[in-house]
Amino acid sequence: MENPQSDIFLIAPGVRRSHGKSTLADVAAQAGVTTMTVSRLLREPNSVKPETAERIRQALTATGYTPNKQAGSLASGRSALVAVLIPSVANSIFAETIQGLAETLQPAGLELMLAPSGYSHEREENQLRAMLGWAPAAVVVTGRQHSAGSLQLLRSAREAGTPVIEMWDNEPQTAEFTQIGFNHHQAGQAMARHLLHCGYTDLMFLDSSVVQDYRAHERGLGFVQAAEQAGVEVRIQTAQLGEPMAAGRAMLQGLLQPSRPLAIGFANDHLAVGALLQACDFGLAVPQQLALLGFGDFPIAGQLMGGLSTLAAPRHLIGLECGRSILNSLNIKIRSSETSLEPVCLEPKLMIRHTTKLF
Amino acid sequence: MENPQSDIFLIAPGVRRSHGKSTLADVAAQAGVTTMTVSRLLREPNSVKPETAERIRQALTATGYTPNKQAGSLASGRSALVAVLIPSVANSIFAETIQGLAETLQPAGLELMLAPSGYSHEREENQLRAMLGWAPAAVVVTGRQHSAGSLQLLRSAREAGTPVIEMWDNEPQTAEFTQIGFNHHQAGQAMARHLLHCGYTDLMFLDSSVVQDYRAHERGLGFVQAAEQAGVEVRIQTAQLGEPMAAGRAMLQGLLQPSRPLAIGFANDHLAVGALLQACDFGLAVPQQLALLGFGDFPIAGQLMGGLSTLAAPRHLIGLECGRSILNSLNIKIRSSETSLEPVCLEPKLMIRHTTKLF
DNA sequence: ATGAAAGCGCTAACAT
DNA sequence: ATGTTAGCGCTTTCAT
Repeated sequence: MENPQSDIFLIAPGVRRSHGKSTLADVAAQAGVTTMTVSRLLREPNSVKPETAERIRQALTATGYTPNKQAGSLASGRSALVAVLIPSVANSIFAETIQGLAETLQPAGLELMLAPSGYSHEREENQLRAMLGWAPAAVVVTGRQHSAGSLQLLRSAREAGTPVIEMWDNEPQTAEFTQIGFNHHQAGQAMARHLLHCGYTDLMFLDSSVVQDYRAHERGLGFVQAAEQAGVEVRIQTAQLGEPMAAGRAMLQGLLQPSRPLAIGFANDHLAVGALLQACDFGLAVPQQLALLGFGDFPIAGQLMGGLSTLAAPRHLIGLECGRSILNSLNIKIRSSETSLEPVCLEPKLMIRHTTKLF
Repeated sequence: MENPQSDIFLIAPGVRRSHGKSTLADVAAQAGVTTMTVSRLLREPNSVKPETAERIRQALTATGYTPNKQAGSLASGRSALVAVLIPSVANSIFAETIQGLAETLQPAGLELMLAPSGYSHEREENQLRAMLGWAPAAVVVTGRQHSAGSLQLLRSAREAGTPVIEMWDNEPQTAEFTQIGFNHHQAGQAMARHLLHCGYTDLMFLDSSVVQDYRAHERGLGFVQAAEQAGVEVRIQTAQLGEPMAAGRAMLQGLLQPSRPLAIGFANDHLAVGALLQACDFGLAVPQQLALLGFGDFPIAGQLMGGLSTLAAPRHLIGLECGRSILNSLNIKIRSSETSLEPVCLEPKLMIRHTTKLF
């Protein structure tokens, strides 16, 4: 594109090699102004005289200038990065949340820095530490359970004025940060209550095999609690490791033929789909003999043989809300120095389809 | 949250507010060394005397030091960021690729910067421009079709020594950058050939509704071409907008009852699953009357009523390979036992299950 | 094995 | 509306 310059006398001791990219100084020189004027044009276009602006714009395109964000952030102490920590990208639940986040943040010029923690607290802490080194404009973590170290990092980030959001969970009593999500214990209760309301008297919950997925476990506990309170027989079982649909199938294969109608709640729709498919293969009467209630409302749930009943989690909405909350916090900080810590609660919705029915 | 500072005598002309975080200088002062020694310890621990190292380590934890990466990158001209551009995070295809990338890059200390382009060339260019401002250590884009501006950005990045990878595609003849993927035209051909080999003489391809998903379209073209070469009747149809499974169902609903067996290839497994479910509802004989061949090998494919035949795309492997290629370019050694740089086969594999059969 | 000096590219604060 | 100056926190280069 452009050769920097070759004036020998410019090379002095202590000089560093530049990577050949054009800088603000290059643009300024070419436009006959100082770097400050160019910098201003880039950030507050109205504060520059139209004629000067025009000259600078030409120089900008002529040099093919790309702002160096490291330098900008270092100087301003701000960055347009949002750090997002999720257990797994490959999980459809979180994928849509990220999509929602991206949709909200990108138009505002904020960039996404993503780190999967693999459901491990230790990795979360490491990732968090690394990301905080970039002085992000905001931090989003998944869930409310963190290692002591992570907690400390999050606290000091918040104290430094960085919005911190815990998403996919909600427990207002102990909330230390903004929470955008819902209560999983209550979600589990709601699942059990629906099955009870349908009239089933033998309940079961198939929990996720991911040991660290405490949100799934909490749903299971809520499920069991609600069933016990109703005086109904209930048990909980953990899915086998591996692909969830296969695990759902396997669970049903291992089940004894029940003498009376059985209703199963699942940690997620994939497990439920597996079980449903196996039930069909077995020729079990769904929902008369066997009721199935998933969690998540993945696309497949609405399509499968009459529809899988499920508790719909607002996976996309959570992302959107996180984004909105971040934009809000950042704006508020600029205008009034007031920070809102209002917890947002996004309740899951029961989708009653074919696999659970009043009868 | 926190009042900047109030020590009057610390305020000197030209002074900037520091965000209260401890810096290298703080650590150095506390350990009684200069910043350089601390900096060295952090990067090449062996070049520091053990006793000094110990003192510094204590100061490090005492101050709760977190390196400022902006400053580090600015000074060194390097960064540990990998910029990744994908059409959509919510698409299961790319989600697993990202997961693979993360798995490979994280242990090497590289961080992921993610931007969804929404299948738009314009957004891709904007995102690319923004990300390049962070001087990433490597750039990964999806596919080989880019706007002229993007192409220019990618070229200059590569010229500046930044590895550039195009993933999910492969066309060696015109390849300008490292490509990690497979040829979609050939994939489409392979799909048609399998159906022809099974004996079907009436073929159809259901293309993706996403206009900019040229990879899907290329598979469609390959499919049609292979069928025509075999002198077999073939047509191509575009799925309706919206949820893919619903679109797959809708397609089948709109189809006239065929007089002879029909074989359909799909742009992806979700479309195929929708069609398969609808076929069951219609009571069509699968695969005798209707053959279905998906693309992707999503988890559901293996579970659904005897299994959906599909062309398995190495979605996770592509991510892993991209990561490996980046580490390799950057001369980062992996501690993994296999040091083999042998070429890995990224060709999609035919999974013959129930929905296509020799008969 | 450690230090001193310079500067990466940009912006805040203070001129004018 | 534009310029001047200093400095963000770190690493390079060269010196000891």
